Amino acid sequence: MAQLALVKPPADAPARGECSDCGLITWCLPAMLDSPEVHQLERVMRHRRAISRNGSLFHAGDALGSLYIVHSGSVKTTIVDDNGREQVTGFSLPGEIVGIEAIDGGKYPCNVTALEDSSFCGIHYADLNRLCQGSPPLQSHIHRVMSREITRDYGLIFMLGSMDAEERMATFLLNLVKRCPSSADAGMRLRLTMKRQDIASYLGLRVESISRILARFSAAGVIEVCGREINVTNMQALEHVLADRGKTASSLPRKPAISWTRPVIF
Amino acid sequence: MAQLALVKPPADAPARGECSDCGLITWCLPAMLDSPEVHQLERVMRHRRAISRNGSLFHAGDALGSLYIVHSGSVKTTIVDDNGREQVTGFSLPGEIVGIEAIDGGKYPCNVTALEDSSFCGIHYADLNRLCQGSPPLQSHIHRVMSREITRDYGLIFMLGSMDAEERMATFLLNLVKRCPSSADAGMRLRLTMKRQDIASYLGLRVESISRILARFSAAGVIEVCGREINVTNMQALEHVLADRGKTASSLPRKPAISWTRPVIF
DNA sequence: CGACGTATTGAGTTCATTCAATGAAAGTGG
DNA sequence: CCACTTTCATTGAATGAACTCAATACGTCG
Repeated sequence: MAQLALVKPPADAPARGECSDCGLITWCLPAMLDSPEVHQLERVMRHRRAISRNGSLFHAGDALGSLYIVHSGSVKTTIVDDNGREQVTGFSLPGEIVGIEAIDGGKYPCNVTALEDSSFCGIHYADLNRLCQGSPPLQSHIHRVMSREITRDYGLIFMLGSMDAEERMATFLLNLVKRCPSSADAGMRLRLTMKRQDIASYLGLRVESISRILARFSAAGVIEVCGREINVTNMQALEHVLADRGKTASSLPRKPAISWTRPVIF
Repeated sequence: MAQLALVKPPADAPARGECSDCGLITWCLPAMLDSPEVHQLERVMRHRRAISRNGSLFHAGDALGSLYIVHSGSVKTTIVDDNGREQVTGFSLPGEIVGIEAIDGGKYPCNVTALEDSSFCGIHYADLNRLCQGSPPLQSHIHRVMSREITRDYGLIFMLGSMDAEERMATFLLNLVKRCPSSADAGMRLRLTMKRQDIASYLGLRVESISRILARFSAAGVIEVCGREINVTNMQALEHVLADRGKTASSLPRKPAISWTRPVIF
């Protein structure tokens, strides 16, 4: 589970399915390149899965089999309560792990659904656990991956507990840009793979609010919106949405699209 | 980090500070009783810390030294953003671990503050890591502890993202009762160690809302409130606050304390 | 006791929601 | 390929849940 979904996979499918051929290796195993563990992992991490759009990698309640690394595409993670209410807890991109929440309890506590046609590297948890025994660096890596997920969750908790709607959207977009490989491209152009409803759920808001806030940002010249394509034209203004709130009240104009066609400072 | 704070520590301080003498051992090391690892842990987990009320176990940004298990008392975990806004992310009770969020990055990302005079068992992360090498069950245990924290966070995310104020409070109280050792006692009496402001932050609400909701619940005969003492007199009504919302709108009366002096069904 | 931090309560406001209607886009099947 | 249906997205007007501001009570500790 990683922070936010987006755009192009950083690399194409590996030639033979070997980890060492895969462009994602720096993500999956950053600390262990060239180490023998990588080759051991390759043996164990043999199985690949492809899931088409709206398909499910696993459902909440399924027995924990494998942890998965997103190889291409993107997914959303959702949890459902007893009453059937659903909540998106995150979006995952190539190189990021899903399934680690299942280690305690032996069951996946969440659903993982493909937002587009996607593929995954699977590794049986039991195998991974065994591999960890002999490999301190691999074990540390696992610890760090899990710990990073906890840290990520804290960020989300902070957002949901302390931020208003515009701040949440700004956070979402900024995170998106930061994680987007193509953010180096001129223009910070994003192609969202999830629908508005998913964003709404993730941000703890309603679909209508998402539309309204995007429209407001757009009117203020901070972004350009065209369906699921979003072009961030003024990063600093987005950052200021966050920075200003802690103290000041002010914000982007709510009803009228007056003023603010360009931010004052920049 | 565990779910909710509360009341009596399950057991008193161990005689000599040995893990095997500690009443919390079934919490800390459930799968490993009688195993040699426990004795190894005792050697490593030598250091104890006592923190008085409002004192800090560690601050956000401090270098990761030790993971801590709450031995007695209770703490809150908070995160602070760049603007200084603070958010309570959880309350931890005896037997529960704090600090695991720090493994990735090597710095504690959060503050841990004692809600009352408290004591802790500390274990150096480096030592723990080394110990894990030789001990598959211990390693699995660590994985599970971290994974459990992730699952807990998901619950909080769900609450903040999908529930209204009354539901959040009901969730909070129910969780409290469930985790409270004295819940076996007649009456489900809770003695909260945190202040209203902490609850408010944790639930993503304002202090005033906390007061109002408690008053509402109290007027409805669901709980009795006396400062930080709360007596849950009708568990099922609390559960229904959660169950009913998914579909139906209705709730406890907002302004007037009319009707509902006893719940209809029970 | 007075003084400070904490908790409750009331009145008015606001932000996000609900409800409803329209538009755009994407599947489906003849 | 085009009508058809369905899903998804936007926008407006009205409602409401939680907020802000402010005043009062409670409690604890000098």
